[in-house]
Amino acid sequence: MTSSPRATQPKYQRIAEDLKRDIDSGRYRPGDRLPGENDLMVTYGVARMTARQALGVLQTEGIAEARKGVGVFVREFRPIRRRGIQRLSGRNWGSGFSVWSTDIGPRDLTVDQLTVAEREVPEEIAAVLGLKTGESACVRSRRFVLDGKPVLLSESYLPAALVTGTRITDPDTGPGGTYARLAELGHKPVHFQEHIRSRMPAGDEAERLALAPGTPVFLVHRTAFAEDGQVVEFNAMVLDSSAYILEYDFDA
Amino acid sequence: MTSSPRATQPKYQRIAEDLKRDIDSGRYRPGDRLPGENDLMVTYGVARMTARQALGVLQTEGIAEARKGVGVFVREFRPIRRRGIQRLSGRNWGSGFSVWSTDIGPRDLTVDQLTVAEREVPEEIAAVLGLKTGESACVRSRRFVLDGKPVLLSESYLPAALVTGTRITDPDTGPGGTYARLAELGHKPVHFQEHIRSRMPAGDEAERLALAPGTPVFLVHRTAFAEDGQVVEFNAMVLDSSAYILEYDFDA
DNA sequence: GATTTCAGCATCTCTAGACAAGCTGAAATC
DNA sequence: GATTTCAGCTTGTCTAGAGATGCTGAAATC
Repeated sequence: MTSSPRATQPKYQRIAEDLKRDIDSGRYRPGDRLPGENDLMVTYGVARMTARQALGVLQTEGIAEARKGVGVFVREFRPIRRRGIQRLSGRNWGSGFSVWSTDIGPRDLTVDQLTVAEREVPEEIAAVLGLKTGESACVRSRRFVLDGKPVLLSESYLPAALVTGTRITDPDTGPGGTYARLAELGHKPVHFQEHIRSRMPAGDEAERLALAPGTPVFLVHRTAFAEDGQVVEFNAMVLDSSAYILEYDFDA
Repeated sequence: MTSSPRATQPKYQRIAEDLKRDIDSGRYRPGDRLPGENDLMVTYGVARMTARQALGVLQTEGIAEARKGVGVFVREFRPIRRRGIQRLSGRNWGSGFSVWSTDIGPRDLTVDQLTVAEREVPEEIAAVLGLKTGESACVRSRRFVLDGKPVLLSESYLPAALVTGTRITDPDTGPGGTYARLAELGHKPVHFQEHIRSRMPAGDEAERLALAPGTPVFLVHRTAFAEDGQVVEFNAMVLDSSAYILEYDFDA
C-alpha cells in the first residue's frame, strides 16, 4: 500500500498528459493537428468517449481547439500555463474565499487576520490617505493562504475617522467584505491599482510568506477613492508571483 | 426551413441553461445543492453521460462545483459572468490574436494599426517619458477589434531616441510584439499599470470604438520601465468595460 | 456515551455502440 | 476548364448500461 501519487490514474488523464508533454516538447507545434478521437482509440485501446474526454481536457485549458469535421489542433496562441491561480472570484474579502483554476480545479483559500490596530502611519502613506500630521489610520494586516501555502500579505490602511465604531475591520466582515461595508457608510470606492514586478525584500514579510528574499513577487498598490474623491483605503500587497491572482472583483 | 436560432439545440445545453437560469433567478443560491446526475436523468429523461455533460458546463464556467460522493453545489463565490473576454493570451501583439472564453469558446481578435507618427507629445506625457522640451516621441495608435466589434483603443508613446531605425512600430512586429523588440534592444521592461473605471468621454475615441459617450469604460495607463529605470513606453488605453480583458501577457 | 462498521447514495470512470452534422477533396458532370 | 456532387473522413451528440470510488449517517458494537 504505497501511497503512490497516481495509484490508479484515470486513462483520460494519462492520455491528456501525454499530449501536453508532446506539445511542450515541440513534437506538436502551434497549428499542428493532434491525434484525433479515432487515433487515440487505436493507440490507447480506449472507447470514443474516453478519447474525447482526454481531448476535452486540452480544450478546456485552451491548449487545443477542435474543428468539427476536420480535427483537433494545437492553438496558435495558447495561454501561458501557470502553476498558480487562473481565476479568483471573491466578493467577500475577509470571510473566506474560493479559488478556481482551469489547470487543477477548485482550491482552498483562507484569509488570516494577523493584526489590526489604530496607529500613526508612515508619512508617505499618510499623504496618500490625505491625513494631516497627528491623525491616525486603522492598519489591518492579513495573510492569504492558498492550499496551505501563504501566497499574499496585505496591509490595508483606512482613515481612522472612517472606521471607528464600524465593523469594517472585523475578521469576518460578512457578505461583500470591506467594500460592501464602505458602501454601507456611503462610500462606493473606485480603485486605482498598480502591479509592480519586483523581488522579495528580506525581512518580516519574507518570513511570513515563507519566501526566500530575492524570489520574484508582485507588489500591488491599491488606492480606493470614494465618489467625492476622498481616499478611503490604501492597500499594499506582496504576492508570490507563482500564484499571481489574475482577477479579483470588488464589485458588489 | 426556418432558420430558428436553436433549431436543434443539444439537450445538455438546454439543461445547462435551465440550471443557470435557476441560479440567476435565485432558485438555487450559493452553497445550495443542484439536481445531480440521477435527478437530471429522471427529470429530462436523458442518459447519465448527457446529464454529466450539462453539469460539466457549469463546472467549467466556475459556477458549480461537484463533490464526489456528495453532490453538485452552486459555488459560494462564483465568477461574475461577463459577456466579454475571459482570457486573452497574446505573445504576439500586432500580428493577430486569438481569444478564448469559457463562456462561448474561441473568438477572433484583430489589431488595426490606425496611425504611427513621430511628434511632440503633450507636456504631461513628455514628463512621464522623461523627455525634455523639444524631444519627440513615436506615437502609435491601434484599435483592437473583437469579433467585429471595436473594444479597445490604444495610444502608445515611445521615446523617439529609442525607436528610430528599429522595427518596433511595424504593424506586424513579429513574435513577442513590442516588448520582445524592446528586449532585443537591451530593454527588458517592467510595467506599472493602473486600471481606472470611468465613462467614455465624447469625441474621436468614442466614435472609433462605436461607444456612446457616458458608456462605462476602463482607462488603462501603463508605464514600462527598463531595468535602469528609464521609461521606455507609456500606453494609454480606452477599453469597453463589457469586454474587459482580464489577462494579458507581455512576457516572452 | 464513544467508537466502529457498513449500507446507500453520490459522483467518477469507462465501454461499445449509434446517428447527426460539418468539412474536404476527388470524381463526375457540365 | 469550371462547376457540382458525393463518399469518406472528422467531431458532436446521445444511449444504456457497468464497476470504482468517495462520502454520510445510521446502526451495531465497544
